[in-house]
Formats: sequence, structure tokens, C-alpha cells
Amino acid sequence: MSLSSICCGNFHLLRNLIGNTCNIRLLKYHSRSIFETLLSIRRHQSRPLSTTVLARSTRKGSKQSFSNSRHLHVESVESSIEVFKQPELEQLKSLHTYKEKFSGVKTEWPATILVFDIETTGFSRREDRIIEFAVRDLMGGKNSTFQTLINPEKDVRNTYIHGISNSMLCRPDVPRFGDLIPILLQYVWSRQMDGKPVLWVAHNGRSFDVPFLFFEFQRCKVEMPGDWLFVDTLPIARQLVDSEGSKLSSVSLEKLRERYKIPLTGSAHRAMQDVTTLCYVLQKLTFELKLTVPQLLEKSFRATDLPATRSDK
DNA sequence: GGCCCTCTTTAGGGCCTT
Repeated sequence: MSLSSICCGNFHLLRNLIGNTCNIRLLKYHSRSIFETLLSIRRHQSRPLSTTVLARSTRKGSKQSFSNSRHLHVESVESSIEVFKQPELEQLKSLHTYKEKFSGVKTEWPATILVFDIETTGFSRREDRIIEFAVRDLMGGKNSTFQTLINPEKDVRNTYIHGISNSMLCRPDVPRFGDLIPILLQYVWSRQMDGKPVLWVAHNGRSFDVPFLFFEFQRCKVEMPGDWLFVDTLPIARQLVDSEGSKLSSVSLEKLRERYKIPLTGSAHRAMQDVTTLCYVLQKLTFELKLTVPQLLEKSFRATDLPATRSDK
């Protein structure tokens, strides 16, 4: 079972659903179809968010209770109709039909595959903080994406990298990471299949994204679910060779995007844009290297397996 | 900081992430 083949319809959807992102919108499930959503106009709204989540713990019978009641900024950015031309709209209609027809394939996946990316205030997992989180479920469909800015409660000094400034984050309606955890857990459980793990995918995740995420959970004194597995596309990409059989000099996400001729549809170094790029790269990468989902699972690791997450580091 | 490569392993430089 290759990732590119089972995702065929969904990757096409990805290309067309780039604007179908949501910030904490997952708490409100829409009854609208994908097609109807695509026709929605761009809009921004702010509404009170109050949620209590019972978190499943890795320890049997143990549950953690989270309670949040904050007025959070909810930004819903959906694709405008003028973005799509008629042939693309017709294609979307057919893809929607395709997805409904083959929705049963979801039960055959060995794991929920979530591609994610973070933006941070710097490279130090101990001194810096996550300021943006974005994730996309490869299964696609309604609420398949999730993204939010995060108040790091410290100055952002690398705005020139991602364009995220203090004024965008230091607001009472932007959640802190502790506020986000129960919402994130709820999102993941809404996507997770019974008895199957969640496979998080990130580029350079082993050294960067996963330790960052782990330490944010640790700071908030919340245990990361034991059935969360991670896979890093960087060492996988290092297996690629050029036309002369030599290894690539660079396997950055940007170079991989260029290699596979993936169009840049937004600002690089924004979390959801990089997630979208990585979704395409993952498809191309697994196809080129003939990697299956079970093989990806074999390459996975837990956050606690990493040397970076040991207490003495 | 972790990983990979090589002019290497008793080391050092470069890539990759923000």
C-alpha cells in the first residue's frame, strides 16, 4: 500500500483546499460539504471559546481534566471563489464524489497521518517558544486542517523569518500553549481511528519540531499521548539521488519543493504553507523511494525515544 | 542539537529546523 496511491484523491484535494484552513474551528463541526466550503468568502470572526476536555492518558484508567474558558480569536480563512476557475471547480465536484465513494478506505489505514509544522521564536527548545502550529490530516475532508498562532509570553525577535510579530501574538485572544493543548488533543482524537496510532510527520522533526513540541507539553505538565508516533522526512530525503546517482547536496524543504516542482502558493516559513508543501513532498518522496505506510511506521519513533528529550540534555 | 560525510572514528565541517 503506497502512500501516494491511497492518497491520490486527497492530494488533489490538498492542492485545491490550500485556503481551507481553520484556527480552532474544529470545535464547531460544519454540516457544509467541501464544495460548499470552497465557495465561501474569506471571513474573520471572533467568538468566545469554552471547552472542557477529558484527556486520555497512556496510563490505563487515568484521565487528565482540562478546563479552558477564554475568549480566543478565531480566524477562519477560506478560499474565495475567484481563486478557482470553472474546470477546477468541476474537478473538485468529481473529487468530492470520489472521496465519498471511497471514504471507507479510511478504515484500512494503519495510522492517522498528520503532517505538521511549527514556527518558533528561535532554535533553542529550552529558551524559545512555539508561536504557530499547523497540521493537516492526509485523509482530508472536513476539518482536516488545524492552525493557530500561539502567544509565547516572550518577545519575538525573528519576525523577519516568518512575519509573525509581537503585536500579532501578545493579545488576550491568542491562546498560550497551555490553552491550546486540550483543543489540540480534541482535534487529534477527532481524526484518530480506534485502536490505531497517530503518525506525525515533520521535516527535520527529529531534531527540531518533535523536541519543541515535547518540551511545550512538559512545560504545561501534560503527558504526550503514548500512541503518538513521529516520522522525520529529512533522513528519508537523504536517500534521494540525482540523475548521476549522487546524493543531493541539499534536502531542505525548499530544495525538495524545487526538485518536485511544487508551486509556492503562500509565504514560506508560515506553518500551514510549509505543511502543504510537505504534504506534496511526502507524496513525491514516498513514490520515488517506493515507501509504503507500514514502512513509514517502521521508521517512526516516540518523542521520549529522542536523546534531546532526556532530562540531562 | 542531531545527523551525515569525509580530507574520519583521539575530528571537524556542513546541513537542517526558526
